[in-house]
Amino acid sequence: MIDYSVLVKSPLFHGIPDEECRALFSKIHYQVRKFEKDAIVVQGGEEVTNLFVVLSGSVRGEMIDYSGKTVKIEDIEAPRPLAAAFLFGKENKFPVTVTANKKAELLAIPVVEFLKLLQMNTRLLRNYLNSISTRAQFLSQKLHFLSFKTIKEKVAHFLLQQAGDLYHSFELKNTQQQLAEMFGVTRPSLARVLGDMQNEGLIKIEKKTVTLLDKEELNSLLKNG
Amino acid sequence: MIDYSVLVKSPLFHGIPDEECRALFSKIHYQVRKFEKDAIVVQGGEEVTNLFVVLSGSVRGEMIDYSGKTVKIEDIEAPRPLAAAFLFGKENKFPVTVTANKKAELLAIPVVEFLKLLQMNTRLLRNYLNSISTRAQFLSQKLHFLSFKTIKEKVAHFLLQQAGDLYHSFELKNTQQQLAEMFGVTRPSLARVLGDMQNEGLIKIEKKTVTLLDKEELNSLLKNG
DNA sequence: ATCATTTTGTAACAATTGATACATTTTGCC
DNA sequence: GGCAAAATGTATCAATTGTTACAAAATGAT
Repeated sequence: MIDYSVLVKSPLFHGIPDEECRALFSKIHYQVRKFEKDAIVVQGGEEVTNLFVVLSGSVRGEMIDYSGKTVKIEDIEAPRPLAAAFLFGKENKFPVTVTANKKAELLAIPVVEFLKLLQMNTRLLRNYLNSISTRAQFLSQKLHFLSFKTIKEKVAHFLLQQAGDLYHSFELKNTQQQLAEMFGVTRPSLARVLGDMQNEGLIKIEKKTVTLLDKEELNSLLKNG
Repeated sequence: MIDYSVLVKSPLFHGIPDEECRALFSKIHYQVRKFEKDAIVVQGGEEVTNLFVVLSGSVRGEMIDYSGKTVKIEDIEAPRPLAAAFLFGKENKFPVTVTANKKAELLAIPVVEFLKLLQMNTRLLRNYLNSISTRAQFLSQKLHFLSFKTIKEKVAHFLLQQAGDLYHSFELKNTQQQLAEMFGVTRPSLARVLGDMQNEGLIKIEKKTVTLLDKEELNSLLKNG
């Protein structure tokens, strides 16, 4: 039995009334699978044939490295979906092995049935499309950012983005330490680059206020990479 | 008028018979917009309210930088869709300004109408989901790869992936120059790292055959990053 | 205001990678 | 086999970044 009041809190079924959910699920095949603590939910590398949603308890994804040892873990609590981004596409295999942290219930909807759901309910379709699109956009932005090789390029891009087209100064909302982590560099290295850019007359930093003195030049740092 | 024989060659409508396409489009609102050479199809930053498919001619996407100059361009020929990945999600704005290279015809389907299409035709839904999922997976893999900072880590990851879980040796299908470009490093730097790894007894390279001598150690290079 | 804590600026040195150059090996073709 | 072109191994030096350390400045709580 599905507790629909839990389900609608998941990003997928958000905004769909309990009753509507009930009606939807009455029209498709699905399973509610129960797992004991430490039971394996899915093996990494297995083909993704079902959409899983954690209904109760929690599960963890474990990366298995090439030599067979488990490494990183990520916890997934109810009512989050599992590997929703890997339901479709070319490589629709689970990237990780998923294990139950404690007693857990998972909703398993076969891909074909999920497709039916998507075609029956516009809100669900929108939710799903939004979630994987947002993910793709996030990845795309991150990738674009990582394409800048030097710290100077990363900083220039960040500053221009923060300022936007209209403004020339703005308030920093993060410490250098946090920025350095975002950029994947060390804090002294970031400070050095910021210092250099000040000496070169590109920017001015007073407390938390950054002023871009030469947007033109900052831009050319990006293009000539 | 839409030439359906062109349309079904696009990844989105692939596998849907002409007749079925015709029937689908008879049920929704859409426009076929004509553009003269150098006419602006969409402004960068504009909200994406339509799915565009190039029916004839070709268009180009132009990045506009922070100071207002155009930079990179990418050509899109018929029958490719335009910014299909930005139809949904949080930031559904065109990342680029799109201009017609020559006389061009574009099919414009409002988002709401496209949703109807997706709900009417399972094949189309599958096509669309597959295309954005594949894209997301591609980005995800690329991102994971870029998360390795040193050349050594990148090489270790590449070698372990190529060999797979079972094998310990394989044939290189690329030249060092090509690999170096994949990794975003210079060729001598890559050669140096490969040489070091041989000296350390991690791998052995004979002509195009690579043998992994110490998978365990190669793995630990990745985890201790 | 004062003091402890956090944040920032900066320096010296090590490690990594890029740039360039050249010798050597391999490959493909005759 | 012989030869030209491509690919590879290697060396040197410059540029960038990481590492570590420490002092100065800013922040926040009392």
